Amino acid sequence: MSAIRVLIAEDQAMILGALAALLAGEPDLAVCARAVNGRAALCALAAERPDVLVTDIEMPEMTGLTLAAEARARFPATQVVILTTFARPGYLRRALEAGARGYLLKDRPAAELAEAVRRVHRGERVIDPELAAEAWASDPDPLTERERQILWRAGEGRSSAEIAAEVHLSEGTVRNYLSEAISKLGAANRIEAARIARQKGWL
Amino acid sequence: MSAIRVLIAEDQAMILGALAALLAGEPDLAVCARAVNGRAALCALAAERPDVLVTDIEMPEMTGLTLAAEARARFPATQVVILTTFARPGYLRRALEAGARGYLLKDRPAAELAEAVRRVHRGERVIDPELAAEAWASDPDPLTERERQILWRAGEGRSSAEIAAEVHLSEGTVRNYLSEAISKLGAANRIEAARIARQKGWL
DNA sequence: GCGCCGGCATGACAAGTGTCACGCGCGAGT
DNA sequence: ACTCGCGCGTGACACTTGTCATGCCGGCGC
Repeated sequence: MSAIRVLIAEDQAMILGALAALLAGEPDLAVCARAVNGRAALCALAAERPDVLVTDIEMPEMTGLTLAAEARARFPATQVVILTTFARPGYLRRALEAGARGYLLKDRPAAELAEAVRRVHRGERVIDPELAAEAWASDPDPLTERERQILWRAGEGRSSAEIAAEVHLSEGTVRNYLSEAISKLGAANRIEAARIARQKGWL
Repeated sequence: MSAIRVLIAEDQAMILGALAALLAGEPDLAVCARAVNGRAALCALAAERPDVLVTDIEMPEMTGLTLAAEARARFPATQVVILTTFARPGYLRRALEAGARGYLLKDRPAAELAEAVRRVHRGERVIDPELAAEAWASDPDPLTERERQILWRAGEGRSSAEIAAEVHLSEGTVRNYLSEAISKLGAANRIEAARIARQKGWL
Protein backbone atom coordinates (compact mmCIF):
# COMPACT_ATOMS: atom_id res chain seq x y z
CA MET A 1 0.00 0.00 0.00
CA SER A 2 1.51 3.29 -1.07
CA ALA A 3 1.08 6.59 0.74
CA ILE A 4 -1.49 9.17 -0.28
CA ARG A 5 0.34 11.87 -2.23
CA VAL A 6 -0.57 15.41 -1.15
CA LEU A 7 0.09 18.83 -2.69
CA ILE A 8 -0.21 21.82 -0.38
CA ALA A 9 -0.90 25.36 -1.59
CA GLU A 10 -0.66 28.18 0.93
CA ASP A 11 0.72 31.68 0.51
CA GLN A 12 2.32 32.13 3.91
CA ALA A 13 5.56 30.21 3.57
CA MET A 14 5.93 29.45 7.24
CA ILE A 15 2.41 28.07 7.51
CA LEU A 16 3.05 26.06 4.37
CA GLY A 17 6.15 24.54 5.90
CA ALA A 18 4.38 23.90 9.17
CA LEU A 19 1.46 22.14 7.48
CA ALA A 20 3.90 20.03 5.52
CA ALA A 21 5.64 19.09 8.76
CA LEU A 22 2.28 18.23 10.25
CA LEU A 23 1.38 15.84 7.42
CA ALA A 24 4.90 14.47 7.28
CA GLY A 25 4.23 13.02 10.70
CA GLU A 26 1.56 10.74 9.22
CA PRO A 27 3.06 7.51 7.83
CA ASP A 28 0.29 7.01 5.27
CA LEU A 29 0.61 10.50 3.80
CA ALA A 30 3.37 12.00 1.68
CA VAL A 31 3.70 15.67 0.80
CA CYS A 32 4.87 15.46 -2.80
CA ALA A 33 4.97 19.21 -3.51
CA ARG A 34 4.26 22.66 -2.12
CA ALA A 35 3.12 25.87 -3.77
CA VAL A 36 2.94 29.44 -2.53
CA ASN A 37 0.27 30.58 -4.98
CA GLY A 38 -2.38 29.25 -7.32
CA ARG A 39 -0.30 29.35 -10.46
CA ALA A 40 2.57 27.42 -8.90
CA ALA A 41 0.02 24.94 -7.62
CA LEU A 42 -1.29 24.32 -11.13
CA CYS A 43 2.22 23.58 -12.38
CA ALA A 44 2.80 21.23 -9.50
CA LEU A 45 -0.53 19.53 -10.17
CA ALA A 46 0.50 18.85 -13.76
CA ALA A 47 3.91 17.59 -12.77
CA GLU A 48 2.99 15.48 -9.78
CA ARG A 49 -0.64 14.45 -10.27
CA PRO A 50 -1.14 14.20 -6.51
CA ASP A 51 -4.01 12.27 -4.96
CA VAL A 52 -5.14 15.23 -2.89
CA LEU A 53 -4.71 18.99 -3.15
CA VAL A 54 -4.94 20.97 0.09
CA THR A 55 -5.32 24.67 -0.62
CA ASP A 56 -5.90 27.98 1.14
CA ILE A 57 -8.45 30.34 -0.41
CA GLU A 58 -6.92 33.80 -0.22
CA MET A 59 -3.71 33.64 -2.23
CA PRO A 60 -2.02 35.90 -4.75
CA GLU A 61 -2.06 35.07 -8.48
CA MET A 62 -5.05 32.73 -8.26
CA THR A 63 -7.44 32.07 -5.38
CA GLY A 64 -7.96 28.63 -3.97
CA LEU A 65 -11.51 28.65 -5.33
CA THR A 66 -10.50 29.12 -8.95
CA LEU A 67 -7.62 26.74 -8.40
CA ALA A 68 -10.13 24.14 -7.20
CA ALA A 69 -12.23 24.63 -10.32
CA GLU A 70 -9.18 24.32 -12.60
CA ALA A 71 -7.99 21.24 -10.78
CA ARG A 72 -11.42 19.66 -11.09
CA ALA A 73 -11.53 20.33 -14.81
CA ARG A 74 -8.00 19.36 -15.77
CA PHE A 75 -7.00 16.77 -13.18
CA PRO A 76 -10.20 15.05 -12.06
CA ALA A 77 -8.23 12.30 -10.30
CA THR A 78 -7.04 14.84 -7.73
CA GLN A 79 -9.47 15.54 -4.90
CA VAL A 80 -9.52 19.05 -3.46
CA VAL A 81 -9.65 20.09 0.18
CA ILE A 82 -10.08 23.79 0.98
CA LEU A 83 -8.30 24.89 4.15
CA THR A 84 -9.12 28.41 5.22
CA THR A 85 -9.53 30.86 8.06
CA PHE A 86 -12.91 32.02 6.90
CA ALA A 87 -16.14 30.45 8.09
CA ARG A 88 -18.21 32.21 5.47
CA PRO A 89 -21.13 30.33 4.01
CA GLY A 90 -20.56 32.15 0.73
CA TYR A 91 -17.07 30.70 0.45
CA LEU A 92 -18.32 27.21 1.24
CA ARG A 93 -20.97 27.41 -1.42
CA ARG A 94 -18.49 28.56 -4.03
CA ALA A 95 -15.99 25.90 -2.98
CA LEU A 96 -18.54 23.14 -3.45
CA GLU A 97 -19.63 24.57 -6.79
CA ALA A 98 -15.97 24.53 -7.82
CA GLY A 99 -15.88 20.81 -7.11
CA ALA A 100 -14.02 20.79 -3.80
CA ARG A 101 -14.64 17.66 -1.74
CA GLY A 102 -13.52 19.10 1.59
CA TYR A 103 -13.85 22.43 3.41
CA LEU A 104 -11.90 22.73 6.62
CA LEU A 105 -11.28 25.66 8.95
CA LYS A 106 -7.86 26.57 10.29
CA ASP A 107 -9.18 26.77 13.81
CA ARG A 108 -10.10 23.10 13.91
CA PRO A 109 -7.73 20.70 15.72
CA ALA A 110 -4.61 19.81 13.76
CA ALA A 111 -5.48 16.12 13.64
CA GLU A 112 -8.49 16.80 11.45
CA LEU A 113 -6.36 17.78 8.50
CA ALA A 114 -4.79 14.36 8.03
CA GLU A 115 -8.12 12.71 8.65
CA ALA A 116 -9.82 14.94 6.09
CA VAL A 117 -7.16 14.09 3.52
CA ARG A 118 -7.73 10.38 4.09
CA ARG A 119 -11.49 10.61 3.90
CA VAL A 120 -11.49 12.75 0.79
CA HIS A 121 -9.10 10.29 -0.81
CA ARG A 122 -11.58 7.52 -0.03
CA GLY A 123 -14.17 9.50 -1.96
CA GLU A 124 -16.02 10.98 1.00
CA ARG A 125 -16.92 14.61 1.47
CA VAL A 126 -15.59 16.50 4.50
CA ILE A 127 -17.37 19.72 5.38
CA ASP A 128 -16.77 21.58 8.61
CA PRO A 129 -19.86 20.58 10.60
CA GLU A 130 -20.57 23.92 12.25
CA LEU A 131 -20.19 25.76 9.00
CA ALA A 132 -22.36 23.27 7.13
CA ALA A 133 -25.10 23.70 9.71
CA GLU A 134 -24.75 27.45 9.58
CA ALA A 135 -24.81 27.47 5.81
CA TRP A 136 -28.18 25.73 5.64
CA ALA A 137 -29.74 27.12 8.77
CA SER A 138 -28.72 30.74 8.48
CA ASP A 139 -31.11 32.94 6.56
CA PRO A 140 -29.00 34.23 3.72
CA ASP A 141 -28.52 37.91 4.25
CA PRO A 142 -31.38 39.88 5.77
CA LEU A 143 -30.02 43.11 4.35
CA THR A 144 -31.41 44.85 1.31
CA GLU A 145 -29.04 46.32 -1.24
CA ARG A 146 -29.61 49.84 0.09
CA GLU A 147 -28.97 48.77 3.66
CA ARG A 148 -25.76 47.03 2.67
CA GLN A 149 -24.57 50.01 0.70
CA ILE A 150 -25.26 52.39 3.57
CA LEU A 151 -24.09 50.14 6.37
CA TRP A 152 -20.83 49.57 4.57
CA ARG A 153 -20.16 53.29 4.44
CA ALA A 154 -21.19 53.71 8.05
CA GLY A 155 -18.69 51.02 8.97
CA GLU A 156 -15.95 53.06 7.32
CA GLY A 157 -16.67 55.90 9.72
CA ARG A 158 -18.70 58.18 7.51
CA SER A 159 -21.46 60.28 9.04
CA SER A 160 -25.11 60.05 8.05
CA ALA A 161 -24.84 63.34 6.18
CA GLU A 162 -21.81 62.19 4.18
CA ILE A 163 -23.49 58.93 3.29
CA ALA A 164 -26.65 60.76 2.25
CA ALA A 165 -24.61 62.88 -0.16
CA GLU A 166 -22.79 59.85 -1.56
CA VAL A 167 -25.88 57.77 -2.31
CA HIS A 168 -28.20 60.68 -3.13
CA LEU A 169 -30.72 60.20 -0.36
CA SER A 170 -31.85 62.47 2.43
CA GLU A 171 -30.07 62.22 5.75
CA GLY A 172 -33.25 61.12 7.48
CA THR A 173 -33.67 58.24 5.06
CA VAL A 174 -30.11 57.15 5.63
CA ARG A 175 -30.79 57.12 9.34
CA ASN A 176 -33.92 55.06 8.75
CA TYR A 177 -32.01 52.47 6.75
CA LEU A 178 -29.34 52.29 9.39
CA SER A 179 -31.95 51.94 12.10
CA GLU A 180 -33.56 49.12 10.14
CA ALA A 181 -30.24 47.36 9.62
CA ILE A 182 -29.34 47.75 13.28
CA SER A 183 -32.58 46.13 14.38
CA LYS A 184 -32.34 43.35 11.78
CA LEU A 185 -28.87 42.46 13.03
CA GLY A 186 -29.71 42.81 16.69
CA ALA A 187 -26.99 45.40 17.17
CA ALA A 188 -26.88 48.37 19.52
CA ASN A 189 -25.53 50.86 17.00
CA ARG A 190 -24.24 51.21 13.46
CA ILE A 191 -20.71 50.20 14.39
CA GLU A 192 -21.75 46.93 15.93
CA ALA A 193 -24.16 46.32 13.05
CA ALA A 194 -21.34 46.75 10.56
CA ARG A 195 -19.16 44.42 12.59
CA ILE A 196 -21.81 41.71 12.69
CA ALA A 197 -22.59 42.02 8.99
CA ARG A 198 -18.90 41.82 8.07
CA GLN A 199 -18.41 38.80 10.25
CA LYS A 200 -21.32 36.99 8.61
CA GLY A 201 -20.01 37.87 5.19
CA TRP A 202 -22.93 40.15 4.32
CA LEU A 203 -20.92 43.25 3.62
CA MET B 1 22.89 19.48 26.45
CA SER B 2 19.13 19.65 26.96
CA ALA B 3 16.66 20.85 24.36
CA ILE B 4 15.32 24.39 24.27
CA ARG B 5 11.82 24.31 25.72
CA VAL B 6 9.26 26.23 23.66
CA LEU B 7 5.69 27.35 24.38
CA ILE B 8 3.56 28.19 21.36
CA ALA B 9 0.52 30.48 21.52
CA GLU B 10 -1.67 30.74 18.42
CA ASP B 11 -5.44 30.96 18.18
CA GLN B 12 -5.95 28.86 15.06
CA ALA B 13 -5.69 25.32 16.41
CA MET B 14 -4.58 23.79 13.16
CA ILE B 15 -1.80 26.31 12.68
CA LEU B 16 -0.81 25.77 16.29
CA GLY B 17 -0.54 22.05 15.71
CA ALA B 18 1.33 22.54 12.47
CA LEU B 19 3.86 24.89 14.06
CA ALA B 20 4.37 22.39 16.86
CA ALA B 21 4.97 19.66 14.27
CA LEU B 22 7.44 21.94 12.54
CA LEU B 23 9.47 22.53 15.69
CA ALA B 24 9.14 18.90 16.75
CA GLY B 25 11.27 18.06 13.73
CA GLU B 26 14.22 19.92 15.28
CA PRO B 27 16.18 17.70 17.65
CA ASP B 28 17.41 20.59 19.79
CA LEU B 29 13.92 22.04 20.35
CA ALA B 30 11.04 20.69 22.45
CA VAL B 31 7.50 22.06 22.42
CA CYS B 32 6.58 21.83 26.08
CA ALA B 33 3.10 23.38 25.85
CA ARG B 34 0.59 24.99 23.53
CA ALA B 35 -2.05 27.65 24.10
CA VAL B 36 -4.92 28.89 21.97
CA ASN B 37 -5.20 32.31 23.60
CA GLY B 38 -3.29 34.74 25.75
CA ARG B 39 -4.79 33.73 29.05
CA ALA B 40 -4.06 30.04 28.52
CA ALA B 41 -0.54 31.01 27.52
CA LEU B 42 -0.01 32.83 30.82
CA CYS B 43 -1.07 29.75 32.76
CA ALA B 44 1.23 27.59 30.67
CA LEU B 45 4.07 30.06 31.23
CA ALA B 46 3.64 29.78 34.99
CA ALA B 47 3.43 26.01 34.90
CA GLU B 48 6.20 25.26 32.43
CA ARG B 49 8.61 28.19 32.60
CA PRO B 50 9.70 27.58 28.99
CA ASP B 51 12.90 28.98 27.56
CA VAL B 52 11.13 30.62 24.64
CA LEU B 53 7.56 31.78 24.00
CA VAL B 54 6.44 31.94 20.38
CA THR B 55 3.20 33.87 20.07
CA ASP B 56 0.82 35.23 17.48
CA ILE B 57 -0.44 38.78 17.98
CA GLU B 58 -4.14 38.73 17.17
CA MET B 59 -5.72 36.33 19.62
CA PRO B 60 -8.89 36.32 21.71
CA GLU B 61 -8.74 37.00 25.47
CA MET B 62 -5.36 38.68 25.37
CA THR B 63 -3.28 39.84 22.44
CA GLY B 64 0.24 38.58 21.90
CA LEU B 65 1.57 42.05 22.66
CA THR B 66 0.10 42.27 26.14
CA LEU B 67 1.05 38.64 26.63
CA ALA B 68 4.64 39.54 25.76
CA ALA B 69 4.62 42.38 28.28
CA GLU B 70 3.18 40.13 31.00
CA ALA B 71 5.69 37.42 30.23
CA ARG B 72 8.53 39.91 30.38
CA ALA B 73 7.38 41.22 33.75
CA ARG B 74 6.55 37.96 35.45
CA PHE B 75 8.83 35.41 33.79
CA PRO B 76 11.92 37.29 32.66
CA ALA B 77 13.81 34.06 31.99
CA THR B 78 11.48 33.34 29.09
CA GLN B 79 12.39 35.04 25.81
CA VAL B 80 9.54 36.11 23.55
CA VAL B 81 9.28 35.72 19.78
CA ILE B 82 6.32 37.34 18.01
CA LEU B 83 5.12 35.41 14.98
CA THR B 84 2.50 37.23 12.94
CA THR B 85 0.95 37.87 9.56
CA PHE B 86 1.16 41.61 9.94
CA ALA B 87 4.11 43.64 8.73
CA ARG B 88 2.97 46.74 10.62
CA PRO B 89 5.67 48.97 12.03
CA GLY B 90 3.40 49.87 14.93
CA TYR B 91 3.16 46.24 15.95
CA LEU B 92 6.91 45.82 15.77
CA ARG B 93 7.52 48.91 17.88
CA ARG B 94 5.05 47.83 20.52
CA ALA B 95 6.43 44.30 20.47
CA LEU B 96 9.90 45.60 21.19
CA GLU B 97 8.63 47.96 23.88
CA ALA B 98 6.84 44.98 25.42
CA GLY B 99 10.19 43.24 25.68
CA ALA B 100 9.93 40.83 22.75
CA ARG B 101 13.31 39.65 21.43
CA GLY B 102 12.09 38.41 18.07
CA TYR B 103 9.57 39.55 15.46
CA LEU B 104 8.99 37.16 12.60
CA LEU B 105 6.48 37.20 9.73
CA LYS B 106 4.43 34.19 8.74
CA ASP B 107 5.39 34.56 5.13
CA ARG B 108 9.06 33.92 5.81
CA PRO B 109 10.45 30.44 5.09
CA ALA B 110 9.58 27.81 7.67
CA ALA B 111 13.21 27.18 8.56
CA GLU B 112 13.54 30.65 10.01
CA LEU B 113 11.28 29.87 12.92
CA ALA B 114 13.54 27.26 14.47
CA GLU B 115 16.55 29.42 13.76
CA ALA B 116 14.89 32.43 15.39
CA VAL B 117 14.08 30.39 18.48
CA ARG B 118 17.70 29.29 18.77
CA ARG B 119 19.09 32.76 18.30
CA VAL B 120 16.71 34.37 20.74
CA HIS B 121 17.57 31.69 23.25
CA ARG B 122 21.21 32.61 22.82
CA GLY B 123 20.28 36.16 23.76
CA GLU B 124 20.27 37.63 20.27
CA ARG B 125 17.52 39.71 18.74
CA VAL B 126 15.77 38.53 15.58
CA ILE B 127 13.82 41.17 13.67
CA ASP B 128 12.41 40.72 10.20
CA PRO B 129 14.86 42.77 8.11
CA GLU B 130 12.40 44.39 5.69
CA LEU B 131 10.12 45.40 8.47
CA ALA B 132 12.95 46.79 10.56
CA ALA B 133 13.88 49.14 7.73
CA GLU B 134 10.31 50.30 7.30
CA ALA B 135 9.86 50.79 11.01
CA TRP B 136 12.39 53.57 11.29
CA ALA B 137 10.91 55.49 8.40
CA SER B 138 7.36 55.55 9.76
CA ASP B 139 5.80 57.89 12.27
CA PRO B 140 5.58 56.71 15.85
CA ASP B 141 2.45 55.63 17.67
CA PRO B 142 0.81 58.79 19.02
CA LEU B 143 -1.63 56.94 21.26
CA THR B 144 -1.27 56.50 25.00
CA GLU B 145 -2.13 53.16 26.57
CA ARG B 146 -5.48 54.47 27.82
CA GLU B 147 -6.40 55.87 24.44
CA ARG B 148 -5.58 52.60 22.76
CA GLN B 149 -7.57 50.62 25.30
CA ILE B 150 -10.62 52.85 24.90
CA LEU B 151 -10.38 53.31 21.15
CA TRP B 152 -10.17 49.58 20.68
CA ARG B 153 -13.43 49.08 22.53
CA ALA B 154 -15.06 51.93 20.66
CA GLY B 155 -14.04 50.23 17.43
CA GLU B 156 -15.91 47.12 18.53
CA GLY B 157 -19.10 49.16 18.68
CA ARG B 158 -19.36 49.72 22.41
CA SER B 159 -20.87 52.96 23.70
CA SER B 160 -19.02 55.44 25.90
CA ALA B 161 -21.03 54.31 28.92
CA GLU B 162 -20.18 50.64 28.35
CA ILE B 163 -16.52 51.43 27.90
CA ALA B 164 -16.53 53.55 31.05
CA ALA B 165 -17.91 50.62 33.03
CA GLU B 166 -15.35 48.22 31.55
CA VAL B 167 -12.30 50.29 32.29
CA HIS B 168 -13.56 51.88 35.51
CA LEU B 169 -13.54 55.48 34.39
CA SER B 170 -16.31 58.03 34.19
CA GLU B 171 -18.15 58.36 30.93
CA GLY B 172 -16.97 61.94 30.49
CA THR B 173 -13.37 60.84 30.80
CA VAL B 174 -13.89 58.15 28.20
CA ARG B 175 -15.27 60.77 25.85
CA ASN B 176 -12.27 62.98 26.56
CA TYR B 177 -9.86 60.19 25.67
CA LEU B 178 -11.77 59.42 22.51
CA SER B 179 -11.81 63.06 21.56
CA GLU B 180 -8.07 63.23 22.09
CA ALA B 181 -7.50 60.11 20.01
CA ILE B 182 -9.73 61.40 17.22
CA SER B 183 -7.82 64.64 16.99
CA LYS B 184 -4.42 62.93 17.16
CA LEU B 185 -5.38 60.69 14.27
CA GLY B 186 -7.02 63.40 12.22
CA ALA B 187 -10.27 61.50 12.12
CA ALA B 188 -13.84 62.78 12.07
CA ASN B 189 -15.22 60.38 14.66
CA ARG B 190 -14.37 57.35 16.79
CA ILE B 191 -15.09 54.88 14.01
CA GLU B 192 -12.72 56.47 11.55
CA ALA B 193 -10.15 56.88 14.32
CA ALA B 194 -10.32 53.17 15.10
CA ARG B 195 -10.00 52.34 11.42
CA ILE B 196 -6.92 54.52 10.99
CA ALA B 197 -5.30 53.20 14.13
CA ARG B 198 -5.94 49.60 13.12
CA GLN B 199 -4.52 50.15 9.67
CA LYS B 200 -1.35 51.69 11.07
CA GLY B 201 -0.95 48.87 13.55
CA TRP B 202 -1.57 51.05 16.59
CA LEU B 203 -4.47 49.09 17.93
C1' DG C 1 8.44 74.60 50.05
C1' DC C 2 7.04 75.71 45.20
C1' DG C 3 5.59 75.13 40.50
C1' DC C 4 4.44 72.01 36.98
C1' DC C 5 2.60 68.15 34.52
C1' DG C 6 -0.24 64.09 33.70
C1' DG C 7 -4.22 61.34 34.80
C1' DC C 8 -8.81 61.79 35.91
C1' DA C 9 -13.15 64.17 36.59
C1' DT C 10 -17.17 67.50 35.91
C1' DG C 11 -20.44 70.33 33.46
C1' DA C 12 -22.21 72.42 29.58
C1' DC C 13 -23.21 72.79 24.73
C1' DA C 14 -23.53 71.65 19.80
C1' DA C 15 -23.67 68.10 16.65
C1' DG C 16 -24.65 63.54 15.38
C1' DT C 17 -27.41 59.29 16.07
C1' DG C 18 -31.39 55.97 16.79
C1' DT C 19 -36.31 55.56 16.83
C1' DC C 20 -40.97 56.30 15.72
C1' DA C 21 -45.18 57.87 13.60
C1' DC C 22 -46.70 59.36 9.56
C1' DG C 23 -47.10 60.83 4.52
C1' DC C 24 -46.33 60.46 -0.53
C1' DG C 25 -46.07 58.21 -5.02
C1' DC C 26 -45.67 54.20 -7.78
C1' DG C 27 -46.07 49.64 -9.73
C1' DA C 28 -48.29 44.89 -9.05
C1' DG C 29 -52.06 41.90 -7.99
C1' DT C 30 -57.01 41.12 -7.41
C1' DA D 1 -60.25 51.29 -9.21
C1' DC D 2 -58.63 49.71 -5.01
C1' DT D 3 -55.56 48.13 -2.00
C1' DC D 4 -51.04 46.58 -0.82
C1' DG D 5 -46.31 46.77 -0.34
C1' DC D 6 -42.17 49.23 -1.01
C1' DG D 7 -38.86 52.83 -1.53
C1' DC D 8 -38.23 57.23 0.05
C1' DG D 9 -39.03 61.40 2.76
C1' DT D 10 -40.29 64.49 6.95
C1' DG D 11 -40.43 65.98 11.62
C1' DA D 12 -39.98 65.29 16.30
C1' DC D 13 -37.89 63.35 20.40
C1' DA D 14 -34.47 61.20 23.45
C1' DC D 15 -30.12 59.81 23.65
C1' DT D 16 -25.12 59.57 22.44
C1' DT D 17 -21.02 61.69 20.88
C1' DG D 18 -17.39 65.28 20.25
C1' DT D 19 -15.48 69.45 22.17
C1' DC D 20 -13.97 72.63 25.51
C1' DA D 21 -13.11 75.09 29.81
C1' DT D 22 -12.21 74.16 34.27
C1' DG D 23 -10.72 71.81 38.44
C1' DC D 24 -8.75 68.25 41.72
C1' DC D 25 -4.86 65.57 43.16
C1' DG D 26 -0.52 63.05 43.40
C1' DG D 27 4.21 62.78 41.85
C1' DC D 28 8.58 65.12 40.28
C1' DG D 29 12.18 68.47 39.76
C1' DC D 30 14.30 72.12 41.93
